[in-house]
Amino acid sequence: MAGKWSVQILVAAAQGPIRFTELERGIEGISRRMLTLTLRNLERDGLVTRTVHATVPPKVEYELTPVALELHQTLQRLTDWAENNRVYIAEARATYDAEHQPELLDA
Amino acid sequence: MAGKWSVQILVAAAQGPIRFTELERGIEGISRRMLTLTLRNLERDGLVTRTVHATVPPKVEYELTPVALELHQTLQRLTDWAENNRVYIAEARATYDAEHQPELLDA
DNA sequence: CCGGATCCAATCTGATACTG
DNA sequence: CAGTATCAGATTGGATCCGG
Repeated sequence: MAGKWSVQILVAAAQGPIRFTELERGIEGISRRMLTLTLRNLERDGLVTRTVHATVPPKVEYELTPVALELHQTLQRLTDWAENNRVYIAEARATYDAEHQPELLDA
Repeated sequence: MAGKWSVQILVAAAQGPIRFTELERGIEGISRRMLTLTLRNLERDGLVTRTVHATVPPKVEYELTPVALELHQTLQRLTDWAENNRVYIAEARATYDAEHQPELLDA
């Protein structure tokens, strides 16, 4: 599971330790289930550490490991590329779709 | 569809125009169907061009666009990161699994 | 507050067989 | 050579309910 949410978690946690609920609020559209699952996978791969504070109410913080911080940096370039070429790709898609679906007009 | 095969196609086509069958042979485990589908998506997004040569037998060449070549370069860094940290991740996984599944020994 | 468990729908993929 | 069509199976994701 490379996971469609992993990248966003890496970005959200890049600035330092962050709580479960903060992640949930910070990542648009993620469900609790997917947040938990993705965090577990990242933890399993040694990319995040999970720290449970025995307080009331409970408090769990996630923090990126050094390896994950490196990954975050290289991902940043990908994000930049995506941002720089968003319009180009959107236009390419529109053109392609216009040329390959005109049959629908026959109806 | 970011597509699990897209990256490998980008790598295989990075050196210049390449034919359908060459791609099929060069990418381990890909089916004809997935190769076709992934190429169509890349073409739709303006990342590859498709050139049909009207010869016998047919010859179709795929070539990366400039935008895709940029993408290939940034992906290269990701690949490097993955290679550098493969062992670290494998060990983290083994450790994690050992600590979270010992209940199975009760049987 | 944090997260596990279950159910269910959508999506993705491979195998196979058939064409210009 | 370079695809397309169809079908079945695996993955993935959201909704929901329950527990420490």
